Amino acid sequence: MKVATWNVNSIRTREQIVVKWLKNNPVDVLCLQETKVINESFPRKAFKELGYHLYISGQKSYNGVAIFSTTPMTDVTTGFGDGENFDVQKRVITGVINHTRIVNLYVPNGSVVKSEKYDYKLRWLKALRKYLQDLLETGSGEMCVCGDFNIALHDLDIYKPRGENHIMCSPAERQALQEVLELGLEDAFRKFTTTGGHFSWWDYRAAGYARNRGWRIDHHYLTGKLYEKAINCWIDIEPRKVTKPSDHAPVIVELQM
DNA sequence: ATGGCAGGTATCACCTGA
Repeated sequence: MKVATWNVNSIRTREQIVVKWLKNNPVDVLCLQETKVINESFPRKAFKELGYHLYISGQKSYNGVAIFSTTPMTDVTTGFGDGENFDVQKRVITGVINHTRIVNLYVPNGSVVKSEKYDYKLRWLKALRKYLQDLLETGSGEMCVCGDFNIALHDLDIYKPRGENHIMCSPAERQALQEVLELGLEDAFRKFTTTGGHFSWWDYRAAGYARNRGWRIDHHYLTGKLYEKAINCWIDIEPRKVTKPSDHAPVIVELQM
């Protein structure tokens, strides 16, 4: 089973790029972030014609997540179901396929360290930990938590190390994500690749991609038995090279089920 | 140290992203 994650930065703008990619790279599950469209306006047709079942949680202008799967998913829910109003922003969707729970996340960006949005990001990550803990306690199978985490956990994941006041690599962000992973989740990509220079996002500005000034911030985190079943994990940079690309590239994990 | 590029909404400028 192949599970891909891709922040597409508007599914309406990127529809044809995603269709072409799926035709050339058939995956069993595709998790999308930043769809930026309400459910009623989501471009469903072409993806259904490719045989995918669509599960969508969108909002106007910002955020928005979706899961495409070749076979129907069960137990599909959206949001944390929390009390602090996190679910106004559509950043979480989950469902079960092949006895595996897929959790698709769009972690808040955080804007600037110590800003209001940064505090929101840290609170959101605490809520995520509770949400995943509950899912792990009530569920019976393995879990793949993937998406755009907006965090590079190690300096190796950045084209060059940045200061601790830089968003996406500040100590508090890394610590908050580390506490989530302590639930028993492992980075699928690092099972196969231990070197630096592998990125999933490049800034549109200042020719980020052309100069390979990238960050690895899109991840698959797997529970133990599923991690053992991972036989490959890679970033496909081809769709980052086309005209009007997303600023993120898709990341794919292959699981021997 | 700074700013740069892109998408969406509703302009004809502003917010957000990372």
